[in-house]
This record gives sequence, C-alpha cells and structure tokens, in this order.
Amino acid sequence: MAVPHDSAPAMRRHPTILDVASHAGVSKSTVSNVVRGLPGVSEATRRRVRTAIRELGYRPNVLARQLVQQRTSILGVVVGDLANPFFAEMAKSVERQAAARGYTAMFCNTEGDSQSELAGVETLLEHRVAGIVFLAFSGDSRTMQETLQHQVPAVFVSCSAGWGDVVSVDDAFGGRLGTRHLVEAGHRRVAYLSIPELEDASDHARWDGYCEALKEAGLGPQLKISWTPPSDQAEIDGVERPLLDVFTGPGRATAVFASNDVAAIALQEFADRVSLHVPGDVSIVGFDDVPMAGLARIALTTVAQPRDELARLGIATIADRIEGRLKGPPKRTIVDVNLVARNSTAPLRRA
Amino acid sequence: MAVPHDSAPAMRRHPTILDVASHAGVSKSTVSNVVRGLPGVSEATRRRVRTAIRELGYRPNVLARQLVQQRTSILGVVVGDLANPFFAEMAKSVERQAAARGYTAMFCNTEGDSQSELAGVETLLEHRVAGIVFLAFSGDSRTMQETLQHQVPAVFVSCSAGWGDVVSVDDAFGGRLGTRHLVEAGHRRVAYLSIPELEDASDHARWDGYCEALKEAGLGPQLKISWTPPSDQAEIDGVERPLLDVFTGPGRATAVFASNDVAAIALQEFADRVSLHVPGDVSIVGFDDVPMAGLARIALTTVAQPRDELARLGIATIADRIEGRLKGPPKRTIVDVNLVARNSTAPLRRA
DNA sequence: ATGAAAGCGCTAACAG
DNA sequence: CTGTTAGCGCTTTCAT
Repeated sequence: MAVPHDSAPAMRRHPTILDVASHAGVSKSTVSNVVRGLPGVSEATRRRVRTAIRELGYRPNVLARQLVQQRTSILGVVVGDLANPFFAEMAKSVERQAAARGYTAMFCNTEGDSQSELAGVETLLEHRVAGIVFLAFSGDSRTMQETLQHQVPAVFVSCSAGWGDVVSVDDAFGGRLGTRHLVEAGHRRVAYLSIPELEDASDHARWDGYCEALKEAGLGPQLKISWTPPSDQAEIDGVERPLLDVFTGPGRATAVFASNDVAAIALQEFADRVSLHVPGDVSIVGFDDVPMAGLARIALTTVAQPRDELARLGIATIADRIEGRLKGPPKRTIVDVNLVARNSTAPLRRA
Repeated sequence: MAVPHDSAPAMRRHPTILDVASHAGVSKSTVSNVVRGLPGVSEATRRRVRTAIRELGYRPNVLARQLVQQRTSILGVVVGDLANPFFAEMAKSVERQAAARGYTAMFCNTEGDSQSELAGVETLLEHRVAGIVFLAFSGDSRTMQETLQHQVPAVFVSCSAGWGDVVSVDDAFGGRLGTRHLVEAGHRRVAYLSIPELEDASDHARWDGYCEALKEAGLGPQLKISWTPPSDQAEIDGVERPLLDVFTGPGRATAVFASNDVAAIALQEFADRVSLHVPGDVSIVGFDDVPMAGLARIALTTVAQPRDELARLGIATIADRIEGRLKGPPKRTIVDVNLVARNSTAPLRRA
C-alpha cells in the first residue's frame, strides 16, 4: 500500500469555482451553469469545464450555494433515543427516504429530555434546515411552538403535537387493540406500563385507548405503572413501590399493556429474573413491533407500526410542504396498526 | 390551545444581523460581537442588543458564519447500519461526545454498500464537514483514500483503514479471545460466521484472530460461513450450501465464533428454529456485546467492545486533529476488549 | 453562448 | 468602545 510519508496530512484548500474557471479559461458563471447542468453551454466548453473540475478535484460548496439560495437541503430529524430499536429503524428509513428526495438528514438525539430537545432544535434552526422531522416529541409544546412557528415546516411522525403536520398511527386505537386482545383472552386486571423518559402525546393516546378498552369490557379500575428499567421499584398508580407488587397478592394484574416494545421486553426480562412466567403468570403486549420482538426467544405480542410507510409519508409530507406543493392548515395522515400475536400472551388460566 | 387560524404557515424571513443592528441602533459588528460574547462592549449596548435579538427572534445563520470562517462545526459520521444495535449505540455515543465539544453530527447510513458509502462521503464533503468519523468502512480503500486524502481529517472508530487515525479494539486479539474460549471448553471444530454485507477490515482481523487461536490449539482446518439471515443457505468455505449442514454429519462444528452479535443472535434464532440446542448442540460466541445480548433469554457469550470509550477517544482524536492540537502521521489508539461469558457457550459434551 | 456585477449573512481586520 | 470595509463561494439577473 505504501502510504506516502507526508507526516502532516497537509489539508489543502478546497478549489473554488474561480479556480475551475481560470483553469478552463472561462468565467465563473459558465462553470456554475455547467455544474448545475443548465442548457445553453456549448458542448465544447462544457467538456473543458468538466475536465478542469476533475483535474482540480473541485466540489461545489453547498454552504455558499445555500447561503445565496436562501434555503438548504438539510432536514433536521429529532429522535427520542437512537439506541431504542424502534427509533433506530425509523431513523434509518427516514434517512433513506430523505436521501431519495435529495435531502440530507441531520439527527438530533434528545434522550427524551425536553431541555436537549429544545437545544437540538435550536441548533437545527441555526443551520437553517429546510424542515424538521420529529420522531418523538416530548417537549414543552408551548415553547417549542414559539420557537418553531413560522420558522420552518415541521412534521411529526409517529408522534403528534396538534400544530404541524402529523403522520402517525391511531395510537388510541392501537392502545384499544392491544388491551382488547388481553381482555378477550380473559384477563380482568390489566395494567398499563410506560417508560417515563419516553412519554409523549403518543403515550397519552395509547393510555386513552387502554382506558377505553377497559371501559368497553366493563373492567376497571385502570392501573398505571411508570417504570425505569432495570429498577425493582416503579411508580404504581402514582406511588413508588416494588414492581413485583403488581403481580402478587389478591388484586394482582395478570396482564400488562406496555406503551412500547422496549418497555415490554424489559418487563419480560424482569419477569424472567423473578421467576414470573410469561405468559403463564402474566401476559404482555407491546407496541411498535421492533425486529427483536420477532425473535423466537422473545416472541412478543405487539401492536405493529408500519415503519417504512410512516417514514415515506412523513418525508413526502414535509417535502411537499417545503417545496410549496402543500399549503394550508396542518394535515393529519393516519395509517393502520395491526396486532401481531406471538407467545407473550395467553388466555388467563383460572385459579 | 386555540391555534390561530393562519391557514398558510406563512414562514417569515429570518431576521438578519442587520435587522438586529438597526433595531438596536448599533452597527452590525457590535451585534456580532455581542452574539459571539466578545469583550469590549459596554454593558448598556450589550443589553440593548440582547433585547433586540429576543424581540426579533434572531438566530445567527451558521451557514454564513461558516462560509466566512472557512470551517464548519459539522462532523460527518459514516454508519454501516443504523438498525444494527451496535451501530445505534455507537451513533448515540458519538453524537453525544460530538455535541459536548460543540460539533453537530451528520449521519450517513451506508448499508455496507461501498457505492452509497462513497456517495455519502461525497455529500459530507460538499457540506464541508470539519471531519469524518467512520464507524464502519467497507469501501474501496483506494477510491476513498483519493477522495478523502488531503481534504478533511478522518478517524476510524471500531474499524480501520491503514491511513487516517484509528481508535479501535484489537480485533485480532478479540477474535483469538472468543475462539480460545470455545477451544478451552473442549470444542475441536469451531466455525467462523460473518454477515457479508457488513464485512470490513475489522472482520478480517477477527478472522485472523480466529485462525491464530485454532493454530495455537493445534486445531484445523478453519471453517468459514458467510450467511445472510434469515436464509437457510449460506456460503460455507466458499460454496453455497444449507446452513444446517455445518452442524450435522461426522465433521460437524460444535461451536461458532461470530464476527458480531447480530450474526450470533441470528444464528441462535436459526438454531432455535431447527431445534438445535444452544449451547447443548452448538456453542456460540459473538462480538460487540450489544444490550440485547445481555437479556436473560438471549444470554450471548460475547467479546465486549467498550463503546463509550471508543466514541470518546474517537471524537477526542478527530477534534484534536481538526483543531490542530494533533499533527503528524496517523495515530492508532487501541482499547481493551474483554470476554463476557453467558449461557450461549458450554463445555463440549463428549459423544 | 458567455461574462460582469451584485449580493446572500456573516466575520475579521482596521479605523475612528 | 463602536463603525467601516472587504471578502467567504456561490447563484442570478443583466449585458454583451
């Protein structure tokens, strides 16, 4: 390989359009016209310019272009937690869809913290992103709306915010679907589980769906668990207690609807650790259908979100908004969820 | 909430530094000085400017700033596959570390395809990123070196490329460590498994380590499986055959060292499907130690990479390079791996 | 078909 | 302490 011994990497200055122009013996506008593929340049000069570009290794400076054009082709993407497989999959889809339409994605991990969410959006705005895609929106709607309103288009994918375009599943329906699956399996005491740091409007809607399903079946009361894995404690109906308590004693829950798969899988892990049998002692339903949920060893019953479709529609929506094809009040697009039954749920075995 | 009925989102033009200047009755340099927090501005004007900034909702245009400064604060990050939990975790760490040093991360998913890898780098270069962090490098070293050399600093984290700074584990050592664990458990026929689309220099080094461990133990020959899950077929020692063949018949393998956890877990899933018992019939060792590997139901024995440390050192290295603190020939930083023994491996039970 | 000139919003000397 | 000026690299009229 014989890497040359230029000890200092010696980054040389990027050639500019002027360098190319003088090298090809034309004016900079001509070079610009060639670069942008405009017509009205003779084949001869076009070739000369192309050669000069190649020889100098010229690469247009997107910054300068976008400064004069007053618009960028960067899309900001706000992600709750890249390490969460659902977001990772979504991020990947979104990046691909964006690239397909000529946009570059700039990600922003928020850890579900509305502080860094705001900071992230601030950074995106300073970079004059063409639009912002929220894959999670936990933040203070008030402040965010103020900083974002009238600045750039925003689309909320698999989350929502009342203002701005939305592409998501019907979370309440999903919540009802998952809970109903449990109720129909004979469970009378079904708990709702969420991970506090990832809570947002979607979670609330799922909770609503859970409540409705309970009401439909004449069951109650609701039972809400806020848990930060892998703690043994959780906030149960608002009070901090051992998580295990939920599944022991007379009024114990025999089923749990989790607001996302990561929570569901963490609960399954917890159950394994304390020798609660899934689904024998407790049935679990998740939400999202992350790839992991499909592993034979996990086999999580879950409410599946069509990730690719969400990403596709989300990017289509914001691209339409940016490029002026879509105007008017916020547009809401709802796509279907469906239940994927696997082995983490089973009919209640009567005592 | 009463969202006002401005049907057209009416994105209004961003106020510029000039707007602020006239609004505050000062010159634009004064505003600039205030924004950048330079000393030498009277407290009074400073306050006036601050107020004007707030009232107008002014936000500096990073593009313009970076155009004149001839350097950006964007770091390009080339990721093999964001949906792979190892990369997802790394991406997250890298983003955090970059942010901590004032850099913004711009990700680029390559799907292990050297074509889109090159295209991605091209885009990053057009955006005049300050440097590029490779979390995977599958590409054609030749071309990439040409396009990258002398342009921007590059650091290879958990991968490597001969030229450019490297922060990684000793992959060959890791391969030896994982394989040796299997050999010491009594296995005589140990296969090497990799996922072709993610192969790169690291994989090769791990393979070398695997070979060394075999040689150390006086074992052989090597057995190489290239598999694209969830197919039933795989390329075994170069020929396409049913994957199951590896584990049946007289010369069958009783253990597998996989070049990454995703491959290992996929193999475990395959084994479950065809009723091969893990670790009874086959022991499996992975590489990376992704979070999932620690789940009780997966319990994968694996060679753990210190992700946070890799990210930290990687960003530190490239930041030093960019900011001129580090000069001279490529620097290689090696961090330790360690074996995490879980339940996917067991001593060979003698027939 | 090609070139000249005027900025995009900002920073970085340098003057006052 | 504050203002003036000259670009950064590019697109975009408008002349030629």
